[in-house]
Amino acid sequence: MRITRPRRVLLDALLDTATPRSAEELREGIGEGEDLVTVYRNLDAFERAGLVLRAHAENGKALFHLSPHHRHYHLVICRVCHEAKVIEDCDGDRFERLAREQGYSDVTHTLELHGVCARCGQTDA
Amino acid sequence: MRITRPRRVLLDALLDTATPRSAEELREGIGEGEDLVTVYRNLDAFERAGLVLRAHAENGKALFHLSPHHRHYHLVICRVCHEAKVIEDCDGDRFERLAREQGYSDVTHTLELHGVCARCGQTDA
DNA sequence: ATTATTGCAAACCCTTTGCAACTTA
DNA sequence: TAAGTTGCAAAGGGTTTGCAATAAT
Repeated sequence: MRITRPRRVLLDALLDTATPRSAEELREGIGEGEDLVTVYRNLDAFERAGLVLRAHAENGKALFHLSPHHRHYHLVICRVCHEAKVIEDCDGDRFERLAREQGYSDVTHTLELHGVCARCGQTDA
Repeated sequence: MRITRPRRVLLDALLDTATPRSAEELREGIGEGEDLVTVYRNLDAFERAGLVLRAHAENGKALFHLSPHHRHYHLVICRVCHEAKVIEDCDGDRFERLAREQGYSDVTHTLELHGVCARCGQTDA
């Protein structure tokens, strides 16, 4: 995988934010000059390389963030603004075991918590 | 909420399948004559009424299924065919509590397990 | 009769693809 | 120089919206 400027700045954007971001948000973080298509393609490449994980907000948009050490992660996603935060602390692979017992292979899990974040709770609810 | 034929057959389709389905799949289960737009609108209506829950496959498509008694549920979604199954058995609301501690309100959780189902594992991997 | 709901067409948005120009190694 | 990458334009696929016709209350 070649190291190019678009990839460097995308990686910077991913490192800059602690929370999962949409492709659009990442491009904005980079500077408006960047091509969204390239962002998508490089996010794909990063995902294939195991560098980046992808999740989905309730509105269907994809959210990207750097892969943690493990293969699973947990998100809290706000119903209103669709901002996502990573939650640490997982009780293990009980569910993955369950899925394997049902015949699934190569199992990972994503726990997504949905709620209204503090900021949106004030203005909206 | 009025009881109409499109709603009755949609509800039948939802009752017919134990596993979450896309809008398209639900329409197929109903019979080709049905309008996909109406299916979407009624799934929205059902969701607002608390009758239906929506999840997302890794490909971004929305999956719909009748709401279980509780407000949370767990899915195993196949990476290859994107079929989803509901997994019973939840260890409680530990994560929801965590999210609340971080300032989120109205919190629910969705645990999505991703893997390759038995059927796809044979042909694909 | 009134109001929600339908169905069709067209718009929308996010994401992907094609291809020639361009960099990186 | 050869291969991967970019950027633009355009297509794609799922979902939503507008509006007149229709069916439920």
